[in-house]
Amino acid sequence: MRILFMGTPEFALISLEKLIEAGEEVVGVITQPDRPRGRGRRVTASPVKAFAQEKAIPVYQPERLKDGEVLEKLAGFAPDLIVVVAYGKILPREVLELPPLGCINVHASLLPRYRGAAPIHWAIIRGEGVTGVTTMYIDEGMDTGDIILQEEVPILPEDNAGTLHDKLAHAGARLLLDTVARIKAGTAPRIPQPEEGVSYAPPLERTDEILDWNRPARQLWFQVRGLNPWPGAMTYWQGEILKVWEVSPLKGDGDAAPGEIIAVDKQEGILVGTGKGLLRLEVVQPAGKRRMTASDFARGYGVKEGLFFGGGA
RNA sequence: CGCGGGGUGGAGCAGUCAGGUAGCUCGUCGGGCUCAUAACCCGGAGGUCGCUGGUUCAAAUCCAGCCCCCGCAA
Repeated sequence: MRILFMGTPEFALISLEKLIEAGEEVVGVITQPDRPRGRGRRVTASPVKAFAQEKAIPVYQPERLKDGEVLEKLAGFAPDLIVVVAYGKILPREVLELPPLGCINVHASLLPRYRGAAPIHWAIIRGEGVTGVTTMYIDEGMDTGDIILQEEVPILPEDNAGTLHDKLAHAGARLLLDTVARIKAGTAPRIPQPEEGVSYAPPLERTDEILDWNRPARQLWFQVRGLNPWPGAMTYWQGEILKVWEVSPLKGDGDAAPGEIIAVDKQEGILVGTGKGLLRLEVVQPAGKRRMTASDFARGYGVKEGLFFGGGA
């Protein structure tokens, strides 16, 4: 069965690797064009592209899909099935209709929950105890296609966006193999998504990263974990950005003002008041500096009881 | 050439603008206080001030080049 793979970041790479390992016939890889990225703006190839080139699989990086020439090129791969994993573009109808067996997608949530670009981050930020991966037939909506298979993955208290990303990437790859096998065998389920329980996971914005000290400590904890290791939660300290990497929520006496520093412990970290309970900062990072323990930060930056975090730049 | 911050005893920082005894908060070692202590008091050890070269009587500090780390942005 000729498979055309479309994907871009690390999450997609895991699935591609598994397909190759399983001996599936991946006839081509479509990925986002190389773009200047990172510090220094060097033009960088996506993880998927790098791997495909290593395996001598033809790579194609169209700027837009809805283009006659591009469609011809895609048709030239003569795919029986298109597999899309975190590709980063919406597939137009013309592409969806191309492969006889359809286009399938691996999505990092239990659809119909967390449709959209950042399901891993949002599942943690919202404090979910369980999430998962879904394979589905792609339709023209955003993550609205018929479900093929799903697998749950618990979100543990020690999980963050990084660890969960890795778990879901591997779970997704396994589910994809299973899905491909069933499609090949003609036994793949096709279950329309329920209309109830729909929620969305929009792309993260700058404002999603800022800690609002009026919120309960527990939710700030969710937020910090959901944004670690990327893009990172932040607050402000004396007008400068302070990234917040690791925190713990604590039950607290109620008379602490949101953002107020209640105590600085040279072992444990910095205790900060919130809308409900206390948040203990454990690992932080001032702009331009390496990550450090909150205690080290307090030592060098004059953090004292009674002063405040937040307030903006 | 995308914008910007930084490399100072083991850790986090100040000192650099106006060159001239390297400081602070901790840690560490020894001693003391205490029923006891991660608390407190006293004392000590520990630094090629990222690297190279230049200017100068004198460079952490001024100049040039290089290496490394990081924030924004992607």
